[in-house]
Amino acid sequence: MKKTILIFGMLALAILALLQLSQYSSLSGDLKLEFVISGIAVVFFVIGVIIQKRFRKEKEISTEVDQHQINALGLSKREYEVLIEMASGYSNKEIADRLFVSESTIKTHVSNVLVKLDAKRRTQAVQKAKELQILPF
Amino acid sequence: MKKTILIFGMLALAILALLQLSQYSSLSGDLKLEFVISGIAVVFFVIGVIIQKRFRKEKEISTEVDQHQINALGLSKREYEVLIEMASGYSNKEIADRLFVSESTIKTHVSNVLVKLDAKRRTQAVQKAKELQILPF
DNA sequence: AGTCATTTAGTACTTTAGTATGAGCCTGTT
DNA sequence: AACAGGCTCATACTAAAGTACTAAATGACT
Repeated sequence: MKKTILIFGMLALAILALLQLSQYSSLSGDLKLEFVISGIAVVFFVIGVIIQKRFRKEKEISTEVDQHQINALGLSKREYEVLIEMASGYSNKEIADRLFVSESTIKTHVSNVLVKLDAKRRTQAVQKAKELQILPF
Repeated sequence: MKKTILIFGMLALAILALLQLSQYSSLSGDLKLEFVISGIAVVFFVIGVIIQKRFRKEKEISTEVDQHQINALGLSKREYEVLIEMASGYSNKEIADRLFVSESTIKTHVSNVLVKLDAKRRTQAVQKAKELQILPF
């Protein structure tokens, strides 16, 4: 969240600069006043857009994979890999071929995943995994 | 998208009003200038936020369920209901109980769904359904 | 060196899932 | 009335999926 602090700092500077500018313009002719106001409007419009984007990104980050949660569940690297393949809709045999191991091995991994995710079926495991945000989209 | 047009119309009015206000303030004393500028800054900041939110919502709409696609696949109401239950991780028996029909019926629906989604397993059907955006999250 | 977790693999078994087919019942359409 | 589409249910079968063990090889950690 260091970026957020930096951006708010920049905003503070921008606001101060604008206030200075407004005082300078009041000293000079009134002809430039509309330009100054327009500039301020544009700048603050852009600031509004940027801040809203920032909020949006922070929300989207929470939709990404949560490595912390994977560890909390006690899922091993291999078990997690199998979980991803499960979520993609592959059968045990297909996963076995894709990961270059036997189907027996995949069955063992799947069983372990089901226990650790407290699921009775692979479909339920996938659903729970997505709720726990340990799987993308 | 009528709302978008309305909002842009409101914005145009707001901008005009501000320009009038700036001209009025230039006639009156310079003491109020900072307040006017601050007001303009706030207003345009809010406008920026609102417009960004609007863009954001339009993008999120595309993440919602696509009824059009469901019809294109030829999925019936009941088949779609079964697909949703599948995606939730329920077994055929559980779906049967939840929808108050027999397991045989669910098997028939599931088979039809698999054919229409061109999937070999229910997990693959769920995955494809999500890619086609006919299922939420 | 010994312990622990992980990964691999197997056998034997039970349970779901999925296919194929036929059939009865409604409902809206022609 | 006849027909098509959708929903229901059943039987009989094959194919996956999942359970419950056992067990060996590996690597990390103490």
